[in-house]
Amino acid sequence: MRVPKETFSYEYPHPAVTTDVVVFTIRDGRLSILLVKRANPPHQGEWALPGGFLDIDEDLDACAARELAEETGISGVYLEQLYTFGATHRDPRERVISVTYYALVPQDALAAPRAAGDAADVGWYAFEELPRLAFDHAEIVTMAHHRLVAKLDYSTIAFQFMAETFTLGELQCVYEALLNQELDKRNFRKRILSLDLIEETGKLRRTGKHRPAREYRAKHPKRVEIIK
Amino acid sequence: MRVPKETFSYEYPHPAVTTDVVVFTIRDGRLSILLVKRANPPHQGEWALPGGFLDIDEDLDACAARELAEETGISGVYLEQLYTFGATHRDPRERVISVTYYALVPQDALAAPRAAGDAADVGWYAFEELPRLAFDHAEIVTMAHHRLVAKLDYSTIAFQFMAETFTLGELQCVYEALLNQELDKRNFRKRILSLDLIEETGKLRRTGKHRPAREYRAKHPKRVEIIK
DNA sequence: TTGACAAGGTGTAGAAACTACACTATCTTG
DNA sequence: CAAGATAGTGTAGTTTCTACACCTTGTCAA
Repeated sequence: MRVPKETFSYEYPHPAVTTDVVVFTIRDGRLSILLVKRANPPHQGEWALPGGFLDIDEDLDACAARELAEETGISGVYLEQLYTFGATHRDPRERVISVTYYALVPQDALAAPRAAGDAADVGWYAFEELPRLAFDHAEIVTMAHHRLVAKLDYSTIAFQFMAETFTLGELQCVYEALLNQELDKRNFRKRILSLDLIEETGKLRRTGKHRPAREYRAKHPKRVEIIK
Repeated sequence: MRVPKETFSYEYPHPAVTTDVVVFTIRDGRLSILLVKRANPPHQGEWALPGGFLDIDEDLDACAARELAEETGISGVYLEQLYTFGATHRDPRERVISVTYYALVPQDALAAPRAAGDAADVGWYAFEELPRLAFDHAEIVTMAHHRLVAKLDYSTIAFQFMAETFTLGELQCVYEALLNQELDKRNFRKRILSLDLIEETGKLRRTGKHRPAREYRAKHPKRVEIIK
């Protein structure tokens, strides 16, 4: 089916605007990123960040959320604008400005993402083992990682990786995966509890052949607060 | 002189992209912002941030620097991307995505900015006494201020407000203007000197009817480092 | 049933960083 | 040469950070 192409004309040249999203999660104790395999040119068949063109009557945040849902099935997660990339030849088709975001998915959420839309395939990759990425997406991932690690220090962003309830051991594993270093258990627990951000559910979480752990929940699970 | 209008056509609608810049300085001990009076509609005659449309073959950073120079005559200053604003009706003309920046001008630089280009007038306004601003520029200013204050804490950004040489008293005034609170002189000097970021020039700075102050310079004046 | 294993849970002492605080020094001006 | 103004300096108390080891409570297999 071929219809005559409608066109949109402007007195001055306009760039295209896209959003791209760096989706982080913790899988098996390792920081991981969601990539999609591009179904169409350019860079067809290469791995890239989920993302796509802004609709003309759509807010930027909504575009990022929509593209993420369309290409991977993920929705309802923490999403924050990262940086805007606009080097003149970052896309071979036309001038493209990419407003980038990062998203945080709870640890081991049953995130079996499904490929759809512009994505031929979807997969989680450990941050340390990323494949070659299309466009300037490697640069975007690097910046997102810097931002995430920086925010660990002065905000409650780590809780966005946690399920509704969690144990202090799980929380410590998330910090360790993000910082890529081991932490002292006693000091970690002292610090977290002193922030007064989590409360016991009263239940115990039993996993594996060892003592069960106390279960906690965040007092304000959706809110990311600045601390200190 | 009127020539037939050339037009640029696309298969899908494209937004316009602009950059806008929040220019900070310290004037008379007060944090101040540079505003331009709009020469043309929309919001003609209202105060707004310097900025304008992205050229199609121009990097985002270059656009911000160019618009700043064209409208105010300021160049060679620290410039950092802030955030991208793209609410659907933030500009009445068409869909406009604004990639915003903030700039820091050295304290009392002979910045008698000159209006030109799209600006009918230019003026410094104390941050506490801003006039009503066009578009969503008040929101942009608020975010820039938050970012600036946050960065004071964990970076060497304050030195961007200093002239090539300065005294510890002047530096303390800058911190006090930004934080909007007085600081203890002895603790301030101890902290700054322990960072090992400045060195004495060996000269004395004599101003007013009192003991002259030692003159310092930043070891890396152009670099903004993350500390702690 | 009991012993091996695995993670959960807890306190303290020393070091480092932060805070509050007051007086003398050196220049200019009248 | 006295008055006024900012420059320049140290210490003690408090708080925060860091390093560090052992007992608890469950599962599982012999």
